[in-house]
Amino acid sequence: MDCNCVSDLLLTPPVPALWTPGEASRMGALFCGSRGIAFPDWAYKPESSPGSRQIQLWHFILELLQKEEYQGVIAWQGDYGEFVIKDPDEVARLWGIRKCKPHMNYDKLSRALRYYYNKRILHKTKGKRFTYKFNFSKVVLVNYPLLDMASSPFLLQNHFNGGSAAPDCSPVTPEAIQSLFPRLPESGRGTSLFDRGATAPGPEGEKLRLDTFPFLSSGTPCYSKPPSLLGPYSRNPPFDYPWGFNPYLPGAFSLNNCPKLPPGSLYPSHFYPNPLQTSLGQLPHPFSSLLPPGEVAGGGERGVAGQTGGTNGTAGGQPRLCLPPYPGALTLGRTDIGNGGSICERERGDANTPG
DNA sequence: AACGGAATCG
DNA sequence: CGATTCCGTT
Repeated sequence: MDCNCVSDLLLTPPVPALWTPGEASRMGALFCGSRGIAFPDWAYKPESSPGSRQIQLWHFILELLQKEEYQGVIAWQGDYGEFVIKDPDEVARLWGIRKCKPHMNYDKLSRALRYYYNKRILHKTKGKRFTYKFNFSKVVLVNYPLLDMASSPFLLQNHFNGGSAAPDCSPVTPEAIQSLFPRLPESGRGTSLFDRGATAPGPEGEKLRLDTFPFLSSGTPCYSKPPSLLGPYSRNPPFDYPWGFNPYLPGAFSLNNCPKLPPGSLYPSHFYPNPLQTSLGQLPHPFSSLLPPGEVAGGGERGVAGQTGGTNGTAGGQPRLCLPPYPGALTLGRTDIGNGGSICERERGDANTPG
């Protein structure tokens, strides 16, 4: 096998993506549309799933973003989901290493990133060099289908299935969204989540403030909107979000300093430290078996106090995985994003391989 | 730098 | 399908 990184071997088992109506209801999920479940088509693809051993670029980017040591190379900056490639050559190099493409460079990398525009996974922040933005409504769905389906009132009542074949799905309501994000400004400092009919009242009567919710900005068929390209407030202190929590902020979920529960945040407390893990553990049948041994249910708030040893386990035996809100991060603990000793098959027409 | 077409690959 | 490669254009 080429380019075996530790990370590729530690991936979580893929979560079943298709449910029968019976299964769906047992999971507390809404059986939506003819296909059965509320994810975009590409989310079904094994290559896109967290369990896939073939890492995808957007996943790799998240991986880099999640690690502190790469903050000089690539980092979250600006609006929610927005990141800046500070060292394009280095990011390209790392990507090249991972994919065993010695000739990778930013020019090619950026071409690959552009591929995601159509998929609505990424879009370009115009006017800012090397700055892109994730559409988290896509990313989160791919990585936390269970969380989304079984636990989120917002996603329970709604769907991302393209809108065409789901007459039984209700549209995204402001209330549903607000209920998911308790710390979002209600209408306090003049900022409400919604412009009530003020600007351009759509058929729904109110318009989501996409600048506040950039990760809902595209790919949400119930709210068909083009990606919002310019966020009105470019914030100077990075990570200063209305709800005061960046899920990807190292320290919130970082592997290196385990669990610090954000005061109130994206997910209900019983989802910490790892929403997927916990939700899996609570589930009866096949799903709980997806967890590694010893990680099943019970504590609920495990990881908060339940440290095995040391600060994080880097010292002791098993490194304690504190997971950022996507299971792919399981791969992160001590892996080698840019490891020197990658086992790339000699690539055709390869360049740098010595010997 | 950023974009998109086109051919190609695994 | 998800890139990679090459390239011409803005």
